[in-house]
Amino acid sequence: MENLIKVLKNGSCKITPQRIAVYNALKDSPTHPNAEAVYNKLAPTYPTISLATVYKSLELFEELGLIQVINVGENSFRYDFIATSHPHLICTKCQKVEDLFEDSFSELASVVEEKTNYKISKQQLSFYGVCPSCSGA
Amino acid sequence: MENLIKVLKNGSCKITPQRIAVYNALKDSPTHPNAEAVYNKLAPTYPTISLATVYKSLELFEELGLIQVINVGENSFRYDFIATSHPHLICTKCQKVEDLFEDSFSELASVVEEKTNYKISKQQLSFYGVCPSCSGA
DNA sequence: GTACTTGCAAATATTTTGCAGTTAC
DNA sequence: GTAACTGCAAAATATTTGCAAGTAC
Repeated sequence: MENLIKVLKNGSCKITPQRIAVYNALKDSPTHPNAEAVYNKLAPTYPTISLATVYKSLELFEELGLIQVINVGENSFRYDFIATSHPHLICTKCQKVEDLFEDSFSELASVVEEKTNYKISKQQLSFYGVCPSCSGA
Repeated sequence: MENLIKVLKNGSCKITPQRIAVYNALKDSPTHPNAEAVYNKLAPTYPTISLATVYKSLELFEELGLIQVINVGENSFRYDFIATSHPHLICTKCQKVEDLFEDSFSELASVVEEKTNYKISKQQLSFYGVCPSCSGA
């Protein structure tokens, strides 16, 4: 059974075509779209879907732990399909947002906990710079 | 000579009471206020100052490298007086945003550069959790 | 005096909300 | 059948912009 279906059932949430569509749109988008981009991607296939529904679905998915909301300093939020917390790379020229997989960063939270007595539940690491293709051009 | 004055002169920008006020408001706020909070703080003393001016001043200060814009996932930006990039701690209960000074994090950028071929110019690290006073209560 | 800056108001952008109608179960 | 969900429109919130009046130099 698909992960989304399982998690929705678990949370006593209805399985609707809209939610499946939003979920798949995110899954197929390596670009970490914002809500409007998701909406635009779906609009041709689902002419009656509304932006509000996209927002509501994304909010639900975050509560269920299916996706991660990231904010890289634009004035809109981006949504990331991968639920595990990982750093992001933002190109300051072409604005693309990439994932960064670097194991050594996962231990940062415990360093912070030790130092501050906070109970850390989530972290967001963003690195801003110029990507190889932009710096090459 | 005060730092603000020096930097403004350097950038051929006028030294105005409003800019000085915004700068000092930030300097005196360990809470990393957002634009509206800065405005509210100034309003009693400067009844005619406008929110637009606060925004314009903050934008200018960022361009001049005097302050840092941070975004911890709210839908407003916060502004940080300290220009050097450092991690932030956000309490998910009381919403306060603290600075974290931890030297070992400064080398992260070079790790990322090596791994990705990005030329990193800025980083934002945010750790979310429950602060000691909230978890104690 | 002039170029920069301010402050107002309007515009823009993003996200949230209320509610009537619809749908999954 | 009922509670949950959708879609529309309006509201709320945050930020930007245009421009006339004001101010630093």
